[in-house]
Amino acid sequence: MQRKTINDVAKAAGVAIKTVSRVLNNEPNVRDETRERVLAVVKELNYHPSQSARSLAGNRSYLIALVYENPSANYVVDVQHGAMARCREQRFQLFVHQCSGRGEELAREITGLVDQTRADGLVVTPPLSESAEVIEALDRRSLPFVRMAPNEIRHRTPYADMDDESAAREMTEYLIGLGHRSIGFIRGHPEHFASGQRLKGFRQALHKHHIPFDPSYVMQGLFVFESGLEAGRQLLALPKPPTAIFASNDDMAAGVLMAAHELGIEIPAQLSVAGFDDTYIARTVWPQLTTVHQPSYDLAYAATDLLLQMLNSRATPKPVRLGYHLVCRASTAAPGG
Amino acid sequence: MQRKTINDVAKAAGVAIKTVSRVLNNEPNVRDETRERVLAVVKELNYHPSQSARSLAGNRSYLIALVYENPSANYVVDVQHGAMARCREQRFQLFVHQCSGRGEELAREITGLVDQTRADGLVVTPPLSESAEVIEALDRRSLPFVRMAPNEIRHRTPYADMDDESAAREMTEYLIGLGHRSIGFIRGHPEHFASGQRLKGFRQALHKHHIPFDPSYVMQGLFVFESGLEAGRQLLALPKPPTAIFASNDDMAAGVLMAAHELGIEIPAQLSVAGFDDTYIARTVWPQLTTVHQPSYDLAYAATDLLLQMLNSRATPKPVRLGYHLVCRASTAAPGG
DNA sequence: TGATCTTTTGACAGCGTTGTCATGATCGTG
DNA sequence: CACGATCATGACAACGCTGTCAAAAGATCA
Repeated sequence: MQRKTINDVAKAAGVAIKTVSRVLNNEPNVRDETRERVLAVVKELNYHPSQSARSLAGNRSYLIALVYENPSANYVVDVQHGAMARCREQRFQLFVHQCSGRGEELAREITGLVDQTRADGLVVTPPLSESAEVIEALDRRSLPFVRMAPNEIRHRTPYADMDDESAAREMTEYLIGLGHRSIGFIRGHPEHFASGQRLKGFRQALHKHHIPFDPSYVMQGLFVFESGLEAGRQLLALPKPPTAIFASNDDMAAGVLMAAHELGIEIPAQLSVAGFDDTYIARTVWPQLTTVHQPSYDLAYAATDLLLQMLNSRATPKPVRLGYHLVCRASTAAPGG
Repeated sequence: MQRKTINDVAKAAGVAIKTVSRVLNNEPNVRDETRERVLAVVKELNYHPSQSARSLAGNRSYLIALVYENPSANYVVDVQHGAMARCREQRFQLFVHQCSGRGEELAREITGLVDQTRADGLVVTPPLSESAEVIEALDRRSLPFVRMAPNEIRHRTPYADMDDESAAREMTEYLIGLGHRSIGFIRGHPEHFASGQRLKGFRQALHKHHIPFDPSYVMQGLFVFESGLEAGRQLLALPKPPTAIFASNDDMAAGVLMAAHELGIEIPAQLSVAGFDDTYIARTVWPQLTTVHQPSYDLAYAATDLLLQMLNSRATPKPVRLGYHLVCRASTAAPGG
């Protein structure tokens, strides 16, 4: 059984191949009756257009690349699925690529990827979305791209993000509301813009409630488990350790949990721990983490949607900001419980 | 700057486009001198062949689809990266797809995917690799595919796997070696062939050491965290609970850990817990899990390699079996410690 | 040296779409 | 009712490669 082509469909429907092409691409100027007839034949023959021929003739690949570097598998998979879902709806394909380089090398890695795949556009996740080199390289090629998450680089391209600052503020206020006054904070990777935002929100909440900001309660982490473990150990080794620790993401919060367990510190009775992201890990550690739910899937879906809009209309759509919410689980309680 | 085509290269090198094509595809019958000249021009012009044109003319897509259903993000990402690595080496592209259907519907989902993407072949992961419907559908289309992990379906296609049975036996013997005599076991998803293999290994070890097999110590799980939590609760609620629990994967073992924590049972002093897979979760729970290291990345790499061999030579390569090893961490100890 | 075989190279026709442009059908208007 | 404007459709040439087959260049042998 030979694979069906547009010719088979055209013949069966009694129209020219161009008309079939019009119907398939939702182009105007096709009579409803004709459109339906063609669609019926397409279905009957189980016809699927050849991606290669489409790309070759149309001079576009119908391919979008999702680039990431993020080590958190749970986050990555959520993002992948969100982007894929949107692509599938538009008959685009998603190509995922984990980057490894840095700086100039990273920029070359990404342009090389685009050269090879001929991707029509990119969805760029943090921290790649914050690399000046990457943005510049993409710009030079005038490659359409969207960024996920906020960014300090001003750029005309749209992005999809959430309000990390206010989310961190809310979480901190929640801890304060429980009665905590000495709260430790673990910063995220310094190259992630979100790290600064989250710290900012944390400080705002302290300020609002007239709690002095103590720099010795702030540790530098790298968004990975081990860094949270290390930071947790240090915070808990302080002469007067905090009664609560807010880590900038769940992986690091899990590290803090482990540090506490090592020391026989009971959670949440003796120490409250909060995370950020609400990934899978938040539910698999003990006790389950209080955290901020970040809508990774939806952010990726929205970002991909923005990119597709750009590709289809050459216009620049408005950025999208999505909501978050606190998820209160078992790792937080009033101090000295 | 217009994109370079094969014509530009041919002109610059003073040869016919067909010769350039030969060089790029490593075809024989090109003089070394000519080959090098072409290669030099390719590099100089930074020429990358158009995937679409290649596919269209050559009637193959240079695209491999990786299909999975597995909910464990950590496993999935490892597998993705392994498959990608091999693809990249061969200038193939990897397209990842998470399946959602079941039975006949699943088979239709996959064939539809192939219809749309024109993938040259598939890497099929469990439990999809064990679905008779899927295998049959793929066969009917005579689509090249490889399976990851063992399988009870006899089929001429190759696969890459590890010896789950003997790994489970080793882990059980390790627990027995620590002094455990009443060991609970949590089965994996009934549709995964590996579940049966792991149970088999467990029973073999008991038998070898003359420990009677007690069915009430075996719980049915589904390879997900929640099922491990539930099974753990049940095992620990037994009148005479086991002193060790061997869960068929890490996610379920993490669930057991949580069940124990809920009950205030100390690990490993009062209960030993072992997992299987050695995914990220094994290192983020407390205490860190003793588990079997499954080489997911390498298995995916090997499976993809097998597929590429099939695609390039139309021959059927031999299956590949990779090694595993026990990773002893903090969740296991002698009983009644 | 010429005949024959092998290696190297090239000309050209597709592959299955979309873009361009021409043509015929239909519509609205004075 | 005639006439231009708009809509619907089709013919045909790309798009950038690979496959096929023929021609040219070398190699081998009597």
